[in-house]
Amino acid sequence: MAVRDPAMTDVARLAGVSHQTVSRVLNGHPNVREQTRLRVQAAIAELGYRPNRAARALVTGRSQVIGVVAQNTTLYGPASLLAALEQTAAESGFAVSVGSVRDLDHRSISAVVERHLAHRVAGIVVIAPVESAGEALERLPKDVPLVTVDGDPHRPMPLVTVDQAAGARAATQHLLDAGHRTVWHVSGPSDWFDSAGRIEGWRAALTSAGAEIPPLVPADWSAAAGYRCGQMLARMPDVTAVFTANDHLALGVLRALHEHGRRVPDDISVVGFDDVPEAAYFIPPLTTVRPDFGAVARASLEMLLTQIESVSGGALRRTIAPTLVARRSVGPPPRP
Amino acid sequence: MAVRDPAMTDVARLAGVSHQTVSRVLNGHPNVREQTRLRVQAAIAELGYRPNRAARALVTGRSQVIGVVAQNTTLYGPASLLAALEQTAAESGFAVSVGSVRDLDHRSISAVVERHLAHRVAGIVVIAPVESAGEALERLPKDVPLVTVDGDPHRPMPLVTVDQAAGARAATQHLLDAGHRTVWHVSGPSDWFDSAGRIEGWRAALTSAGAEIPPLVPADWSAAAGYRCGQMLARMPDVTAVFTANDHLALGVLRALHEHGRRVPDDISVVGFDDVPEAAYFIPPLTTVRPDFGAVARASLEMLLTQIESVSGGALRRTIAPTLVARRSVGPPPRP
DNA sequence: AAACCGGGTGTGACCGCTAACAGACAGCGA
DNA sequence: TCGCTGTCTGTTAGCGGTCACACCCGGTTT
Repeated sequence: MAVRDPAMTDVARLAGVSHQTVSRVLNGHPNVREQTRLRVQAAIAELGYRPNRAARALVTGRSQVIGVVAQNTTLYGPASLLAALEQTAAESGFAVSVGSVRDLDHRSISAVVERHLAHRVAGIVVIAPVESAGEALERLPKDVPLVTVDGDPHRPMPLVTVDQAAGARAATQHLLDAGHRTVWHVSGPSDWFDSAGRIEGWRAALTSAGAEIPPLVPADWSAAAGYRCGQMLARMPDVTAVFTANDHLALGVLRALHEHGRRVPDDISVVGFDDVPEAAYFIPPLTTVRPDFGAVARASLEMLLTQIESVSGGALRRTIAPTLVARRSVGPPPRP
Repeated sequence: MAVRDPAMTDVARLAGVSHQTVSRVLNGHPNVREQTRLRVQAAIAELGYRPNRAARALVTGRSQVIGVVAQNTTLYGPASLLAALEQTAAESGFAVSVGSVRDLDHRSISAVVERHLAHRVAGIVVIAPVESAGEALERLPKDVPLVTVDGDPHRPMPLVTVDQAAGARAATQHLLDAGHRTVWHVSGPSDWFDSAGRIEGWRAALTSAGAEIPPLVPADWSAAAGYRCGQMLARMPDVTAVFTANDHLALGVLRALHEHGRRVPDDISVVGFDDVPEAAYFIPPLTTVRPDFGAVARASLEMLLTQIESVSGGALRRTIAPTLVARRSVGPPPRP
């Protein structure tokens, strides 16, 4: 029943010009007389004409869509990144199509990438925080613009990443500066590059301060794991400073410490990573490291767009420095 | 330099059939000889052929993409919903294109919807939790399948929504059952339907229990607001039970109570809403109401697909009941 | 005066696919 | 034997844009 949407020829007929002229007006082509342009624009408005992106994508071979591959988009980090990407892309006239994967293995990633390629997306952003994702990407067709975020620093692909090591160094140093003799680290899953970078930064800070390096406390990203690790740490009287790989872990640690009667920051200091909006309302307010997701999104898109627009590549790597946010969960170590 | 992607005709030539037969194989059309089908599939595999969705979208007039309009996708609720939608859509062979808006006013929403329409999306899901969103939707072209989520219950549009009132009733009743004489409520922003529904449920539960209705404590969705409200509530000795409109508010309230030396649940009981993953690790673990985002996503998509596939509409309204998750933040009122 | 230029516009082909129709060929009842 | 079915396949015409090109025309240049 619905009448066919107006097409370019309809606009052209109404304006008394050819469809090509309409196209020129639409694309801001210079050689159109002002008067003609106005006539065409009036016709467009009158008909409520809306250019068909599918047709455009067909003839140009590329749509104005950017495909994103992500996992676990309910976590604060990925969700923020996704939102920032969408925002930034929209400003450049691109739409964003998300493809979530349950696991970051070769099969899942390829499947989603295939889906994006079938839509002839202009470019793809892969949030690839684990090893297995990297492998999947190497086998991909090489003619589609691609940027990885939080991916493998040792792989020769365009990469934008938060400087995890720098953030971790800052966190650890902050604790050392407060007077602690050493700092324990509750880390994220071992196969994530984020984890690896944070561990590396933590070790580096301790090493360069000549501090003893305590054993790593491995966990995942959840508050539940933080709670378990916290229960252990709470029983160790010589632990006075803990740096957790993210804020959720810190939350779990805080609760465990609280239940064991160890006060924060009087007995133990805690620093997190991510600066989730709630971190300021933990008990006590959490000192943490804030990555700039907006900057990551902007850098990714910029890299993608240079790839899309030209053959010559710009920078292949961009690192975004995070900042430390000091709150009340850090204090000097207890006097013995 | 990149060689043109193989098209249907290339596959056809290699398989020694017409492009139309290739199309038939791709679309699972019945009348194709088994042997031919195999030949075509072999050719597809050999060339690495990938059907061009843009071309398909052009000729059919609809792409296999669903447009989503959302605001503030970094919040836990919207992010979960988005992820669930993506997941569900993928299972039906649809991609999801997100369009975030900063504000849910007429202009912003229309702009994003226009963008989706230009792409000829098959349908649109609008997460429209505030009044101003509803107005924008009424002026939209009526021939595009549309579903609103968490929208205005009084507007005659296809709507899927969490049963906010039921959740709030359950939370309030749970506190009353624990022996509290009445329950205070820290509410979300007044222009959100979610807030309104939760307030309504809270009032209803108190009314039907014959309990006194304390003044509403208005806030927004943030932990910061929860903290401010909590500081006030902590100073009122007769407050023994608080129901907050979401878990972040609860977090803020918990901290304020803690700082004022009021123990939870011994002195005051608290119930939240959303069941964010961290709620189990608040101090103390938070009793809360869990909406089923997966169910919301499934219902939305189902409604959208029936609209897409046929003219006759199915149900115009679906309400998803949330469940109460009991944890340690609720106990009996203190003995006077 | 002929040749040249460049701004403004129209013409036709084509992008890769689907829909509608047409044809070939086998089986089968009349 | 002649239709008449039904299965399988090919042919053709678009969908709504962009691109390459041709055209017209007034103003310079040679």
